Amino acid sequence: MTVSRSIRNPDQVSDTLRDRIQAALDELGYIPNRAPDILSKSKSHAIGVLLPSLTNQVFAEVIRGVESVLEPEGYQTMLAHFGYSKEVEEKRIETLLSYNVDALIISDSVHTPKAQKMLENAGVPVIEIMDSTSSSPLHIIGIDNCAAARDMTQTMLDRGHRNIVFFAARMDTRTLQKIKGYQQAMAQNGLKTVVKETEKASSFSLGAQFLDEILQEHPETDGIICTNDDLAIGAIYACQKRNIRVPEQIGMAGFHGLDIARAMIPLLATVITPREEIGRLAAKNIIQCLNGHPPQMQTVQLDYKIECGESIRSNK
Amino acid sequence: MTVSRSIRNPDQVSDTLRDRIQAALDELGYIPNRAPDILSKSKSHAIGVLLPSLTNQVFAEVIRGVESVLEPEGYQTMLAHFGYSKEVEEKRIETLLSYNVDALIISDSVHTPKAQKMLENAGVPVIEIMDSTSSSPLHIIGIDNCAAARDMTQTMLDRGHRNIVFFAARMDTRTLQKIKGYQQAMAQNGLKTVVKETEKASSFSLGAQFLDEILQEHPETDGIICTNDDLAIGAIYACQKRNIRVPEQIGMAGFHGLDIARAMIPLLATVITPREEIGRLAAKNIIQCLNGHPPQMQTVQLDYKIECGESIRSNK
DNA sequence: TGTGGTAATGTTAACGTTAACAGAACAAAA
DNA sequence: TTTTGTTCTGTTAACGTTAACATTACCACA
Repeated sequence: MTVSRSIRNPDQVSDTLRDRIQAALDELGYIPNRAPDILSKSKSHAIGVLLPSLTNQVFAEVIRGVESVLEPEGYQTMLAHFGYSKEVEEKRIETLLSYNVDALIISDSVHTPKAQKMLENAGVPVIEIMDSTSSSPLHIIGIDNCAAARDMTQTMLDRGHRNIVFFAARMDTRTLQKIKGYQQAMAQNGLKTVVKETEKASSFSLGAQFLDEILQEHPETDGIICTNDDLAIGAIYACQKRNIRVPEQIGMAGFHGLDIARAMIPLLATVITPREEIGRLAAKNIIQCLNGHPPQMQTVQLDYKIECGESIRSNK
Repeated sequence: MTVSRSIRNPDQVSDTLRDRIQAALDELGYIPNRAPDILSKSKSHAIGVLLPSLTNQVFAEVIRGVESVLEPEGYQTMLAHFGYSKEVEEKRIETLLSYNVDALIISDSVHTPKAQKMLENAGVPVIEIMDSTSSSPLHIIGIDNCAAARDMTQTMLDRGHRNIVFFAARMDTRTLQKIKGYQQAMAQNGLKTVVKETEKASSFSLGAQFLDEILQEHPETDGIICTNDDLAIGAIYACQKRNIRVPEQIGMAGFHGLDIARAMIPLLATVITPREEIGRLAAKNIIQCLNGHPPQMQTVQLDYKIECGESIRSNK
C-alpha cells in the first residue's frame, strides 16, 4: 500500500521511504499493472475508436484529431477497424467493450441488431462520427455529405458541365449520401444521372478503370464527381494518357481535399472536409461526458468547403 | 461457475441449463469482461504495435499486414504511435505493457535507457520491424534500407544522372540508412553528395519546397532521390510548374512504391518495399513465440525491388 | 511524563472470471 | 439396497491495485 501511495501521492510518504521505494522500482523496472484497476473500477482509461478502415487517409486523419485531444488527458486510444463489414463491426464492439473501454467512437449508423443492443446497454458514452444526416439515436458529429455532393454538382453545372457522372466505391452510408446529393442537383436541372459503383475500395487505379469504362458506356460524359480524391486523381491520369483535356473536355471533382489533391497539376476540385476537427470534437465530447457534462446538442454539423481548383471549368 | 463453463465448454453443461443460461445472457446482453482474466493470467490476448506514425501510408500498410494474421488467431491489435519522439515512445511502451499486452511489435532500434530496460524485462516477445541493418538485440524483420538506396542511386548513375541530390525528412534510423547507401554509391563513383534534410514529416508540399531550394543552391542538380514517394511526387509537380522536363533535365526517384507512384504520369521510379509482408511476418513470428516456438533466425531480411518507372532516364 | 495531534504506514476487502477441486444427482450394475 | 461410475453443478482461491479504515510513530507542548 505504501508503494502504491508513494507512486500516486508521493508527498504522503516520508522522504527516506520514498527514496527506498523509488530505488527498488528502478531496479526492478516496475511497470504498474492496469488490470486490477480496470477490474475493480471498470475504468480502463482507454477510449475505443471503431473505424471502417485504417489505410484510408481520411480515417487516419480522424484518428490524429482524436488522439490530439485524448492523449493530453491521459487516455489511451484503442483502435479497431471492421473493413466495412457489419458482422465484423459487431465483433469489434464486443471486443472493445470486453476490454472495458470508457467510451466508444463509432463511424456508422447501421449495425446488426446485436451490435445495436450492445451499444445501447454499453453503459459508456457512445459517439457517432462522420455523417451528420445519420438517423442514429446517438450523439453525432460530422458533415452533411448529401449537401456537400449537391453543392459540388451544382458548382460543376454552373460552370457548364452537363453530362456529369458519379464515381462511387465502397458503398457505405456516406457514399450513399453523396450519391443522393448528386442526384438531387441533377434532378433539379432536369438532367439524367449515371452512377458507376463497386464494393471495392476506392483507389487511383480504380479511378483510371472507371474512366476507361465510362468513355465506352457514356462517351458524352463531360464531368465526373468522385466519392474520394484518389478516384478523381486516377481518372485524371487516365485522361492524360488518352490526351483528354481536363477540364475542357471532362471536368473532374473529388472529395476530402487530401494533401496530394492540393499539390497536383491540375489542382483538383474537391470538397474539403474537416476530418481532423471531427476527431478532435468527438474526443472533446467524450471527455466532457466522462467528466459528467453530457453534450447539449444531439447533432453537431461541421462545415465543408467547395474548392474549385483547376480540374473543373472556370466561372464564365 | 456453471455460466462460465456454459460459455467456454457448452457440452459440459446439461441441455436444459445451457438453454436457460443462454436465454439469460441474451436478455441481459451479457458481454464477457476480460479484465479478471488479464489480471489472473497476465494474458490479454492483445498485441501491442508501436509505430512512429499512423498517417504515414507505409505504416498503415504494415498494420494491415499485422492484423491480417493476428485477427484470425483471435488476437486484438493495440496500436500506439509516438510521433518519432523517443520520450513519447517510452511512455507508449509503458502504457502498452501496463495493459498486459502479450507481445510487442516495435519499429525502431534506438530507445531511451528506460525504454530499453522495459523492453528487456517485459517478459513478453518483442519484435522490431522495418530496418534489417538495425543493431538491436531483438528479433528483427525488415529490409536493408542502406542497400536499397545504394542500388537506386547506382541505377540512376548507370543511366547518366551525375549530380544526384538526396531529399531527406523525418531523420529517423531508416532515413539515415538510406542516406548512407546514397553516399556509398556516390563515393564509389567519385561524386560529391548533397543532402537536403529536415525534421519535418515528408509531404508533397515539402518535396516541392525542396526542389525550389535545390535549384537555387545547386542548379547543376540532374537527379534527386527521395526518402519517400510523396517528396518525389511533390518535386515532380514543382518541376512541371517550372517547365523542367523529368527525367531529361532532372531524374526523380522515390521510395516505397505507394499506389499513386504507380499510377501517375510520369510513372515514378521507386524502391518497392514489402510493407504488408513485414507486418504479416512479424505477426506470424509473434504467434509462433506465443505458442512456444521461438524464431530460429535473429534477423529476417526481406527483398525490395527497384522500379525504374519513367521518372529517371532510360537505359542507354 | 503524559497528552494531543499529525504524519506515516499498515490491513482489509473488493473487482469478475476460471482452474482446481469438491460435492451432488443420477443411472446402471451387483 | 448398496456400490460404482459418470455426468453435472457448486465452492474456493487467486490475480494486483487502491479506497477506506486502522494502527503506529513521532513531535510538540504542558
